[in-house]
Amino acid sequence: MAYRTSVIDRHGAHSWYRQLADQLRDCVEQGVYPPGGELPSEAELARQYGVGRDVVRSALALLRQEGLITSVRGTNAKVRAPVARREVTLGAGDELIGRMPSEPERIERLMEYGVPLLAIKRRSGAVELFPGDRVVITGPTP
Amino acid sequence: MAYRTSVIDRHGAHSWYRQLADQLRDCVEQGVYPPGGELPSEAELARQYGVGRDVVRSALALLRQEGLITSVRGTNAKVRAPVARREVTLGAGDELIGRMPSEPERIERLMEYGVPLLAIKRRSGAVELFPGDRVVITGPTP
DNA sequence: TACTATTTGTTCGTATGTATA
DNA sequence: GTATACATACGAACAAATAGT
Repeated sequence: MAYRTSVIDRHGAHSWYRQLADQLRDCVEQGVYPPGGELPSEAELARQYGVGRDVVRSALALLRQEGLITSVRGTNAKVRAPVARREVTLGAGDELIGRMPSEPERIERLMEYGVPLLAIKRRSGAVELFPGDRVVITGPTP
Repeated sequence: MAYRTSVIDRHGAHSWYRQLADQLRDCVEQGVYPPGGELPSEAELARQYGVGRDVVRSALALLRQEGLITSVRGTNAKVRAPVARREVTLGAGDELIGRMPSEPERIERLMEYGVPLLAIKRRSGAVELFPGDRVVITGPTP
């Protein structure tokens, strides 16, 4: 594979790691790295784009936050494949807000990075929490 | 103020920055750092807990992801104060999912770090996007 | 099984840029 | 103008998990 000379604007208004994240996001969206597929290693990306490992790691961290990729120590980062979703109905008077889980919450629920938590407060007062990528909230069926 | 000798378990199963994040999260939740209030500087936290600045920065990054704090260059990190919310009603047949915004989306909508995006697909097909911390989604009023 | 190479995770040090006080 | 503080970027080293031999 031909070396990418460098698509990073060294004196642009944006930081290198954000530019790199944009590039990689485009690659994912355009199928260069398909769902479930691997990205190159951090060292390889650093070589390809002519940046340090910190820049690569910061870019990958951003994409992890966005829920676009996952990383496991010892393995290349992977593009997250779509997950199975279940339906949850929001009834009359129920309320919902979205927020990021705290680390203890995330770990307890086996949630991946970059997945928001949807908190539904039922009219009864009961609170239910759902990973935002595993459910589709629906209004009552007509 | 008395120096905290060190509450970090140097040989524990968890990384230092995660332990520190847990400590700081507790401080916020228990009002040591109240909403709108400032945290100590990175350097001060590094001194207090006897760790390097990267450990402090990683911990703060985690809390930023959770939407618990905000940082502005040149100022200490602050505990995020509750924001004004508006109500949005989810009608019959409408669908909602939550995800993190990509960086372009986040910037375009002037969203802070750590705030999920709620995407509502109306039965008509129209799609509306809301910052998760600015809206309360409600079911139809009974 | 055991060993090795690869890869990501964590931590520290250092330096520069830039915004705020 | 100076000092403080956060953002970004480089390099280095080691730890820990994985994959392949």
